[in-house]
Amino acid sequence: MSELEESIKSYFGVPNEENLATIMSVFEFQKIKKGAFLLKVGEYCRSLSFVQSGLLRMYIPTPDKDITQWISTTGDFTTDLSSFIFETPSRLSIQALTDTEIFTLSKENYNRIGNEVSEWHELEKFFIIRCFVMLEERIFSHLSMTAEERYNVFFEKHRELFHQVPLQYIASLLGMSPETFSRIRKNLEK
Amino acid sequence: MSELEESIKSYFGVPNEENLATIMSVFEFQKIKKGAFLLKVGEYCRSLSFVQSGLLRMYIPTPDKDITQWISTTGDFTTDLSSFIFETPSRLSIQALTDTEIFTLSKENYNRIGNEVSEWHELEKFFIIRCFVMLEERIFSHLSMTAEERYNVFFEKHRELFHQVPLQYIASLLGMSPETFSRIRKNLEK
DNA sequence: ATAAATCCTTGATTTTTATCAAGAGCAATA
DNA sequence: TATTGCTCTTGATAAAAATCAAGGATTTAT
Repeated sequence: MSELEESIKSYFGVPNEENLATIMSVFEFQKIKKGAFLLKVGEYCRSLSFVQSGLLRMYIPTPDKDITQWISTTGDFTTDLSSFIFETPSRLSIQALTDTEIFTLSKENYNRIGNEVSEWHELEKFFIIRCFVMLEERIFSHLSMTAEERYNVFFEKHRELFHQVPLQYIASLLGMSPETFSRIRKNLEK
Repeated sequence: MSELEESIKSYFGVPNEENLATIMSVFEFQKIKKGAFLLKVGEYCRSLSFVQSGLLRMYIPTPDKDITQWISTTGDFTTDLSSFIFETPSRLSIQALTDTEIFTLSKENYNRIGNEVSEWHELEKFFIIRCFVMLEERIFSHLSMTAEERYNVFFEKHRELFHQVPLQYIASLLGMSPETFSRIRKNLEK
């Protein structure tokens, strides 16, 4: 079974075989070169992508610096949800940190799934609720933890990332400067 | 038309009259005294509530202090979504800051709506996506703004709250100490 | 009405984190 | 191979925010 199929089942629950086949059939395979953009700020995000392999960084450019919102890795879905669903200009860019393989679902095909697969909205709802809960936890980490504590929590969950992406991006998504990040690492290695 | 009915329409879109009637009929009116709990940490959250009037504070108790996650006011829905949906112990408490009137939807009735109202899951999905996007913005505020900037953004959106709830709770939900909050206010009044 | 709580403010101090600046290590490139 | 970018580290300093402590104001309870 493909990685994508596995992930659909594990994220969305197991629809019946026929529906799963329908869902699978509308994803399109695509390769993105390192440094290329899947989405740029201001564009309309017309697709939702599943990462088959590689790494994608979502970030929001601001006047003084880029804010890394998240880094998507193998097995993740990525999109600007707001732009994709409500068809508004995207507030973020998505760029490949390495050569990346994705399965892409266009807005048209996404809508088709909604019409053709009766459980879809419900499955999707559960999926989004899980994402929502993760964001709640992330906010909690900013309300109650120091930079070092956020570092530790993130490190426990995402060790792999630490030797795959520039650490400055992880610092940014944790809400601290690269220098602070570096010093925390130095401290912990003792 | 009732406040609840208005809000259902504006948050969830307009289902047909019959469905709207079905939805409305399963909410139960309830009064909560100031200081009383709608939900306590560790309990299973069995309901989703609409605030008809009054104020509810959601917070997470930690060893050294309570972290206010959000304050719900007239027209808001409130619940521990994770606990309600996945039937896990709640990680937060919900307490009334004033005498409060709510319309409550039990998990059973919530499920009934899902079965009886065909568009329900889709409407709900849109609703949750909007909540998700709000959390994304809140995270962004912690990644890129100072305490004072977060204060200003929040103040613009939620002026009413500033003369209705203890300011320390607002400080907490913005991720700063009450003293910092107080000093920011002093600074701004000049 | 008085006492007790709660809440906000303010000052002094400490801690945390950001900023600035420089340099080292490494990889890509010409 | 030399050069150019990156990336990370480190130190020095500055700024932001937390903590500690006290006092005043207001609300709530007795």
